Amino acid sequence: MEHPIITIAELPQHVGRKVTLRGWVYNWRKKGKIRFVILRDGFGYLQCVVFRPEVPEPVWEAAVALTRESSLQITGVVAEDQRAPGGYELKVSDIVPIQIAPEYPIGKKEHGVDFLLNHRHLWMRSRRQHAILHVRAELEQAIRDFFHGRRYTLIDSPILTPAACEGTSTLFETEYFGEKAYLSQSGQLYLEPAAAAFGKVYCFGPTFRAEKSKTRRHLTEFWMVEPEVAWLRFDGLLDLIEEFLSEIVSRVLDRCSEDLERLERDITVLEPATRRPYPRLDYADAIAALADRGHPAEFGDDFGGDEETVLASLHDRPVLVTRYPTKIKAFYMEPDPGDPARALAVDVLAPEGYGEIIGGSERISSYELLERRIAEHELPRDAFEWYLDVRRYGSFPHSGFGMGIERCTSWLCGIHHAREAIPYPRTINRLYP
RNA sequence: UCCGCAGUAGCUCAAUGGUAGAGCGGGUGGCUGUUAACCACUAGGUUGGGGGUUCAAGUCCCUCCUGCGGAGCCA
Repeated sequence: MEHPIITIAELPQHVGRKVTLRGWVYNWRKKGKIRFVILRDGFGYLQCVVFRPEVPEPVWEAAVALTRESSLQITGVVAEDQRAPGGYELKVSDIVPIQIAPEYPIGKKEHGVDFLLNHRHLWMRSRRQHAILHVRAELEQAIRDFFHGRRYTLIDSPILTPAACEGTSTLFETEYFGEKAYLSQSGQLYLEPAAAAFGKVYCFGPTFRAEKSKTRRHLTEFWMVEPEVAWLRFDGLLDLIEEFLSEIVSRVLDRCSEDLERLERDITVLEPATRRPYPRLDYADAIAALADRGHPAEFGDDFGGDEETVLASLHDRPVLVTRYPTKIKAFYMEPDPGDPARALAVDVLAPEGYGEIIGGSERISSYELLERRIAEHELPRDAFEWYLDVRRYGSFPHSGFGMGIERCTSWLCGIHHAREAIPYPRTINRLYP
């Protein structure tokens, strides 16, 4: 056959020509001697028109036999037509069914969350889920390009670890040749030594938290990107976060307009985030701002979801909340030289109630202080000797942050729940599919 | 772990303590331009499990299971 096999994305270049496409039946409609088959091939959707008087009877019968999500190869002439969704349609001349699907579980009307998550492997075929996961993929590529373009070295951190990285969260425990091992809850500690080896590094991988969280922002397995930079001080970290966020948001807005449109995402609320600077809010000022708005909080309190939403709503773009009290932050965070009760820590709160998408800090560079903090937090010293080595052999100021991919994707897509922002969500009571 | 909500047809949901229904999906038929097409007909149920109250329980009570939402924790 001389006609080419193409994807739906390539349609505009083949108007008036005969082509073959391969894909799945997204939906079909019939009206007498006309059948409309909506083809889905992963790149788009295409209305294919089968007109009984113009095709051989076996082709008509093949069209009649098609069910939703049956796989097929279909051939016809590409035509522009205002009546077709998307503006193009295929005047079908041949159909080769590959497999006729039985009754498809996911209907055209609404479904419940539990049902959809039980069918996540099929749900991702739907337009909305396809758009979300496509945005996620673009976001991840933007992140990799951001760091690679700035000569960061990718350091893959281990998943299996001997002990708690931060000692606070619950860890998934597993058996490792007779010893206990834990699934990593952060790659950061492993990146600090790498920063001494490569200067600028980042890791990007899955992270595990065994907390029994049941909120729209939590997953037990999620993806996190964590850069770590030698010689970077706190102010420089805040600049890096701004540069990073504004660039990746711009990239997604630039390349995912169709997806965001399908998700009915209001682009104008994301656009301010493409512009610097971002507002910076000192923790003490955040406390005061909350009190003014009927959310009394005392110095030393951490912020809950409601408080985060109030603080984020003060601005039109992500807000950097800085210099939290030392005692509510991780053991490795550098104290503020001007106020040792505060840590050089930053949380980035996304607008519209999407909450904390980034957490970062300058790290302690003093061997003695880090040693003391490990003791204060009652962490097993033996398990942290290698970490102390970073301060023992050529200690240096350094900073870094971590960003949760699902929370960022949720914010960009304007979706309700982080579980839609990951292909196969893992939550407290979901390990299937 | 705590608090709240829910579980009825394949799916989404109705049903004063009194004969379990609708829409979608499936099947059959009709229609030459449909846009989650429409129209007609049709099949489809141990009302999450167990126990109790009652002449009578999808409905009220107890208990267990499962799921959802929130809190804490965090990205």
